[in-house]
Amino acid sequence: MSKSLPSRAENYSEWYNELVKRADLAENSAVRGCMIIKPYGYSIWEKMQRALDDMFKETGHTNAYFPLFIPKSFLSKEASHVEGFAKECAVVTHYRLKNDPNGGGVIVDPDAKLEEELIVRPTSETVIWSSYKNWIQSYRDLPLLINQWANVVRWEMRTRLFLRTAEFLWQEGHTAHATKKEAIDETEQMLEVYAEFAETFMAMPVLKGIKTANERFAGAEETYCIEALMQDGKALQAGTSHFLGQNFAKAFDVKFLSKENQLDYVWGTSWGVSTRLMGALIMAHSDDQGLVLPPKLAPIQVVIVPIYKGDEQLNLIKDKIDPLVKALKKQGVSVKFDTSENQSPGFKFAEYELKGVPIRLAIGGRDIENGTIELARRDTREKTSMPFDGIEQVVIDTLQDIQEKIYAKAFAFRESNTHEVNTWEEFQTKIEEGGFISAHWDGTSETEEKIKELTKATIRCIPLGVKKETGKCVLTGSTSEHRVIFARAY
RNA sequence: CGGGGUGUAGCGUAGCCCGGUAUCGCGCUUGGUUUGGGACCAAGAGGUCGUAGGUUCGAAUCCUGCCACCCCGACCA
Repeated sequence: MSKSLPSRAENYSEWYNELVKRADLAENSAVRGCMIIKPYGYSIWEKMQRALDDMFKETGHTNAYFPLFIPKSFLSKEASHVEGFAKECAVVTHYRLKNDPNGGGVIVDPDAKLEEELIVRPTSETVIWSSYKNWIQSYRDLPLLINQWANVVRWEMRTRLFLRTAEFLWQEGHTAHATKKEAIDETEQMLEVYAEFAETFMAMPVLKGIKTANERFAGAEETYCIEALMQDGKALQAGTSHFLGQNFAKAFDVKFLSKENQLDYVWGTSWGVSTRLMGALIMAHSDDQGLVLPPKLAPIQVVIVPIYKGDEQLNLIKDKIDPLVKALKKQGVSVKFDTSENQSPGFKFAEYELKGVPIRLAIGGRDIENGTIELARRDTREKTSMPFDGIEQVVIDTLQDIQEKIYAKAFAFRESNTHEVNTWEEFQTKIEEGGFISAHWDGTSETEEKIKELTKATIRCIPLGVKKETGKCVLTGSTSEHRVIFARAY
C-alpha cells in the first residue's frame, strides 16, 4: 500500500474511493453494491443522526418504525410511484431454504413460495400511508408528524461508497395535514431544516430550490431540494423534501372529517436525507492529505500526540496532559490522547490528518522545558507553537474558527464556480469546466432532456426566491421568466 | 444489459508469452534499538494461484466453461 493518496487533480474519483477506504469510513461488502460502514465512518453518521434527530424533534416530529417488507400490491397503488421505483426493487419470493438433495449446500425450497411477493422497501410511502388510513379519521388526528430512521434498498446498476449504494441508511419523514397550505409549509420547513443542518453542521453551503418535473420524486406534486457543489465541479443532491399533494391519500384512501364535518383527503409530505451526506461531507472539504472534518461532526475533535524518549519523559507529559484532557472533555470536546507506542509521532501525524481530526496537539520534551505545546489545524495544516497555559481556550476557539473557515472556503468555492451564462456556446464551454450554471430555460421537459443529451448537464433546481428576469432559453431562444441552475451531477 | 479489463498471502504485486509446486513490498507476530512529519535491525507466521473441467509424467502458466470484481455507457438519492 502506497503511503499517499492519489491527488484530486490526478483522478478525483480514485481519490474519493481511496480516501473512503484509507480513512476507515467504509468498505465494499460481499454483496455487490452494498457497503460496510466501519466504526469511524459510522460514528460520523451517528453525529449527523443526532443533530438531525434533535432538529426533527424540535419541529414537532416523533420517530416510529415501519417494516422492511412491502406487499407488492401496495407499491402499485400509486401509479407514478411504481413506475419510478419498479426497475430497482429487490423482491422476496420465498421464505425457506433446504438442503440440496444433490449435495450442493442449501437451495431455495420451491415449496416455500410466497403467495404474494414482498418488496424490500425502496422508500416507505406505501407502507406508511396504508397505516395512516387507520390512524386518521378526524382533523383532530392531524397533523401527523412522523419520522423513521431506516435502511432502504434500491438495486442500482453502478454504485459508489456512500454516494450510491444498493442499500443505504436514511431518515424519511412522512406527514399528513388537513390543508394544502399546511403541507406545503411543512415541506418548506423541512427543506430549511436540511439546509441549516448542511450549513451549520456539515459546513457545506447548499442551494435551496425546486426540482423540475423531470427530476421530481415519483408520486410528488413538488420536490424541493438542497444542492451542493463538490470540489470537482459536480453537483450533489444532498436532501429532498416532497409535497405529495393528495396523491398518496387518494391511493390509500386516507380521509378525515374537518371541523365543518366535511370529508376530505389529507395532504401529505415526505422528506429524507441519507448516508449520501457522508459522501457530500467527504467531497466538500477534504484534500490530498485526507479527510477534513468539520469540528461539529468529527468523532475526535482533538488528538494529542506525545513525543518522548523513555517512560520518564512520557510520565512528565502525562502529568501535564491528563488535566487538559479532563478539562476539555468537561467542555464537551472529544479528545484522544494517543500514547500508543507502536507508532512513531510522524506516523500518527499522517494518520490523524488522513482521518480529518480538526486539531492536533503535539507535546515533547522541548515543550515541557519551555512550557509550550504545538497546535496544528487540519484545515490549513498550519502548525503553531504556543504557551501551554491557556491552551484549553485556544482549542475551543480554534474549533469554532475551523468550523467557520471551512464553510467560508466551500462557500467561496461555490461562488467562484457559479456562472451566469447567456448563449449556447458559452453554456457548452462552461459546463466542461464544471460548477453551477445559471441560465434561462424555456420551461419544457423536451428542452431539458435535449440539454442533458447534449451536455450531460441537468437542471439541479429552480432556486427558491429566484428573481424574475425576462430572458431567452439558452438552447431554444424561447422566452423565459427566470434562470435555473444547471450542472453535471452525481 | 452492451463495450473493455482484471482475478496469485490481509493489501499491492512478479512469475504466464516459452509448463517443473510461487517473487518482492506493505501489513502482521516476537525480541531489541528508536521517537519533533509515514523509524531501523534480526528472527518468524501466513498461499486450495477465482472456480469447474480438459491437455500433460507434471498446470499459476496451455485449452474450454462458469463465477466475481473494476472501468466506460444506459438507470438513479
